[in-house]
Amino acid sequence: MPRVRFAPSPTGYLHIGSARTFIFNWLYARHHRGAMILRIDDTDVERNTQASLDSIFDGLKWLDLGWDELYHASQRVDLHRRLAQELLHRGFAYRDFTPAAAEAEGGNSHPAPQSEGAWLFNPGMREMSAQESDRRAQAGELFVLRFRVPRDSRGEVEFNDLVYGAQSKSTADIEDFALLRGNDLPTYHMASCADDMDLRISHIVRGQDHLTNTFKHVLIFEALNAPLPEFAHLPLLIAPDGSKLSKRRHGPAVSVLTYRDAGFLPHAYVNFLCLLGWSPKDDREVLSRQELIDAFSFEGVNRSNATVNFTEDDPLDPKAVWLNAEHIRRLSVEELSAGLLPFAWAAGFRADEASMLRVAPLIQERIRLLRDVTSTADFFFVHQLPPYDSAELIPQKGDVVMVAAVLDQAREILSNADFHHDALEAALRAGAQKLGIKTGQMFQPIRVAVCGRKAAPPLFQTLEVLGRETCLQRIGQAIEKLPKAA
RNA sequence: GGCGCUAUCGUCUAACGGUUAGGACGGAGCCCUCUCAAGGCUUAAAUACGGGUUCGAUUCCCGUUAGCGCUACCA
Repeated sequence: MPRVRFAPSPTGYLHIGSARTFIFNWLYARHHRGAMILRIDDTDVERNTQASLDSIFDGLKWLDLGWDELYHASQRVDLHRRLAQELLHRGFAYRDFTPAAAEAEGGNSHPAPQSEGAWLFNPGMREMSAQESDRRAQAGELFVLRFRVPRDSRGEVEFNDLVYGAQSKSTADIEDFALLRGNDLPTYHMASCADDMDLRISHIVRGQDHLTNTFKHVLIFEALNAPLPEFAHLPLLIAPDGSKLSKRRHGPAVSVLTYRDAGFLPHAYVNFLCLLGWSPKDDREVLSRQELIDAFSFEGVNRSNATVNFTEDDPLDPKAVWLNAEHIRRLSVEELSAGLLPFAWAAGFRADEASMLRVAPLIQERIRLLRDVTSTADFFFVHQLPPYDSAELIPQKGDVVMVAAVLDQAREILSNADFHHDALEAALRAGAQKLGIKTGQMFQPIRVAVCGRKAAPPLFQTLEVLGRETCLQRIGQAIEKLPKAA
């Protein structure tokens, strides 16, 4: 039974790429009836923030996928140190007493290219005798523990990636990376490998940015005689300009919570993320959670980066919005209504379950985001219609006189009609005929009078839901608004 | 700079040597229609470039170019 993990570091909000990594892990676990492990990789004490941790949990909870086990790397430091010591004692690591490099001046994050292979390691440290190393450590001198990459005894480090295939890299191109820092805390490489071993992770599924790190991890696993897990690296998600997604440059488009707050259905969002870098290969696009679980495999994962298609004006990918609309249409009225209510309340609408249950079917195929309820169904919930231009009341090839006649006629009909769809339709169509005008000319003034705009759900259902009293009141107001015919 | 990964319509992708290079989003147009949607139909739009291998390359190999990643006592 596979055991997979998602291991975010709480140094930023949960972003869209992380969410997708979580989802692919989860899908793999559920497909194979394995375990999904959430591990907070909070080994960088300096940069962890509570806000970030909250954002990660908020986002994951919203995705509504769940996990089976939860760990915090920061609470497992003893394990990390123990395995680091084991590497030291068995000669796979050595102490490097070189003082921490001062931060590069001018904020240049990439150090100037070094000559020869000097960047690989510091010979004086790597070759230091155990006696001297122990003595200096005893004396309290600070050091970082580095992995001693076996450049003499082996040429290539190899592993198979479930997505990218056979991978290999020369040990001559791998530097002696750090395991323990000067403050005795583990680095990511040490902590991550130690935890993956200890938690018996069978498949490491993560972003492609870790592909080259994996060679280092293979070295650690082998040195510790731990069975090597399977690896599957995922193509990265990038911005439309081809750059890496970043909060600073791309703003809300990269945050999962943006989609939640816009009124995405969690499973629609999950569906969308799955389609970024993965395909069921049979042209299906709208997939339920179970269909995703059934269809998922690493065979379907792509190798090239995928662009999240947002713009400065609109942080939401159009295809994501379309998918959300598709999923909204597949909801039962009860489900849709329950999803809509919080957005209606947030907008200040006096909506309750009963009223929303009647409105939901009218807007179900007219909204793409749950928040659209505020712009498409407002007139069902407000007492007073917001002001509208009375010119809107005038239909094609019509004039104020016609509108006045229509509204008078409508008022009379609605005063007496049975307030149900079929009866309303029959009565209003008859009214149009009586006035000798087209149905469109009859319906538009009424629609605008009761809805406050031309674009609205079908008229007869709308009238029915609104009820006689409200309809008559609004038609009365429209008549008041009407400019007096010259 | 070194090393690694990648390259099909604007975007997401299918085609694991032989297709008129398929689907979807978005765009355009038409139909349906009480408006708006939804739905139906039509349409524009792609194999980065150059060499090989092969009877035949989107597909395999090499090179070029471009993009991304790693190159931290970040993860």
